[in-house]
Amino acid sequence: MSLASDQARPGAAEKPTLYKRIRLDIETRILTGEWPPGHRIPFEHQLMARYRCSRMTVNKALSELAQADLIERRRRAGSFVRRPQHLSAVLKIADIRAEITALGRSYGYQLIDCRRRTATAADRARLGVSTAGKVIVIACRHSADNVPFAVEDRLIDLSTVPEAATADFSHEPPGSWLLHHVPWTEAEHTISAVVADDRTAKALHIAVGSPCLVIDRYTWRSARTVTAVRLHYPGETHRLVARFKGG
Amino acid sequence: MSLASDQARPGAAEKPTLYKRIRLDIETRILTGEWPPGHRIPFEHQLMARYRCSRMTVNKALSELAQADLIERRRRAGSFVRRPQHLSAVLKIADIRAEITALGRSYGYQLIDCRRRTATAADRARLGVSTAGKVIVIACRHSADNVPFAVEDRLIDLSTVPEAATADFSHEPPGSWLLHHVPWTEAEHTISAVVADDRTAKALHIAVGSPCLVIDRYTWRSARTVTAVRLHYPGETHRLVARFKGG
DNA sequence: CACGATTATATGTCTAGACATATAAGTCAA
DNA sequence: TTGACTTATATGTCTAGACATATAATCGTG
Repeated sequence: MSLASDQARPGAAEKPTLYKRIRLDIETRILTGEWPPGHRIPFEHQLMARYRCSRMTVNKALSELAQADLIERRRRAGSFVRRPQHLSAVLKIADIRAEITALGRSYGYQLIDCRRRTATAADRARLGVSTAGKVIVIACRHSADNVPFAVEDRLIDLSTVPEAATADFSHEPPGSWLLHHVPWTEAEHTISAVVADDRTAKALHIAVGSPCLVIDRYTWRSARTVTAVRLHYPGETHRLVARFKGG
Repeated sequence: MSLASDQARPGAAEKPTLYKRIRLDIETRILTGEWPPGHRIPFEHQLMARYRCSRMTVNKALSELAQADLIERRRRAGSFVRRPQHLSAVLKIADIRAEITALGRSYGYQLIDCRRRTATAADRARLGVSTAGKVIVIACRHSADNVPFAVEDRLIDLSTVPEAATADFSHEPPGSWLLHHVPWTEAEHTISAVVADDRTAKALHIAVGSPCLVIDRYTWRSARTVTAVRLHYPGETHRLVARFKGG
C-alpha cells in the first residue's frame, strides 16, 4: 500500500514546484492556526515579491486553496482564511446504487414505505421550510450482494420538485431518481454515530444496540430545499474512507 | 443537465467565463454517463481548437476537474474520466486544539499515557511497516470548555520522526506538535461507528454502550509512515458537518 | 449627516508563447 | 522474445504582459 513509488532515494526529497510550495506554506500556516480564520493572506503582488515569481503562479496556488475551501477570495478586498467547518469534511454527493455497482457488487433495492402527505410540523422542521406544502416520505433499503447495506429515510419537498409526484420509487431508488432529475446547487452532510433501534436493527439484520454510522444529507436547489435524507449504515462493517495528498 | 436556454434574460443568466463553460461541458458529459469511467477526454490541443482559446484556458478547466477528482491526468497519455469514488470522503487534516479554539471554546488537554517502546507486531501492522523500530505510544484526551471532546490513541514512528523522541507531550498535544514539526504528504481517514467500551466511556464521561464516532487517520511523509491515530468522539454530541456547493 | 458618484485596487480571466518532464510507443540489438 | 535505447507527445509549470470586473474607500453634493 501507501504509494509504493520508492524510486526516491532516502533523503533525496524531490523539490516541489513553486506554486505547490506556496500553497503548502499557506496551508500549513492555516492548519496550524498561525493564520486564524478571518486572517488576510498577503496580496498576490506581495507573494509575487516574496517568491519572486509571476502573478499567475501565486494565483494558481491561491485558486487551488479557494477550490479546497481553505480560503475565500474577495475582489478588491483580498483573500481570507475561512472558518473551519468543524473538522471540515467534504463528502461527494453520491448515488448508493452507482457506488455499489462500481464496487462490482450486485445492487438490491427494497421499498419499505412510500407515502404522500401534507408536511407535518416535524417535516417542516426537518426540511427547514415554514409553509406546509406536500411532501413525499420514503423508507427503503439498499443492499449489496443481498446483504443489507443501508436503510434510508427520505423526505422530498414537492413544492420544490413537483415532478417527483409522478415518479415511481418502487424499483428506482429515490436518490438515483433525484440525481438524474434535479440538479442540486448545495448540500450539507452530517455524520454521527448512534446505536441501532429496533426498526433499524431489523432492517439491517444487526443486533439492537450495535453501532450505526448515520449520514444526514440536505440538498438544496438555489434557496429551496429539495430533499432531506438520513442513512443508517451498520457501523461495524461500513467505513468511509478518504485518501488525499497534501503536497 | 439543462445548460440549454441561457439567453439574454435581463437580470439573470450571466454568461459564465470560458474556462467554466469548458469545465461544465466536460462535467456534464461525465455525470450523465456520456463519457464513462476510463474514457479519454479530448487532448488540450483539441479543446483549444474547439473552444478557440489558449492552452492555459483549457488547462485551467482540466486542472480543476482533476483537483475535484473527476478526471485523472497522465503525462503523454491524456486525461481520463475517473471511476466514481466509493462514497469518497475528504476530511481536511486538522488540529483539534485549533479546531476547538476556533469555535471560541476553551481547550483542555490531558495526557493519559505516554511511553516509548520497540514496535510490537500489532504496532507494526498498524503503522504498515515491517521492520521493528522504536515507537511512541500516546493516549490523551481533548476537552472543550472542560467537557471531554475526544480521546486519542496515537502511535508515532520514531524511525520516521526521530525528533519526536525529545518532544514533551505532557502539555502539548502530539497532533499539534506533529503539524508544526513534520510536514505530511499524504493522509488517509477512515470513519466508523462503535459503541463505547469501558475505558473510552470513562474517558469521555459517557455510558458504556453509547455510540462513538471513530476517526482513524494515517499520515505519511513521502513513503514513510509518520503516525497512526484513532480518535473516539461521543457520537451523540459530536457531528462532522460539511457544506458544499455543486453548481 | 446621509447618500450617490467616482476612483483605486485586488482579484478574475485570458493570451501566446517557453522549457521541463514523464512516458507510451517505436526501434534495434542480443 | 526480450531488454535497452530513442523519440514523440501530452501534460506540468511558468512568464510577462493584457483587459475585465467587483467593490472598498474616498469624495462631493444636497
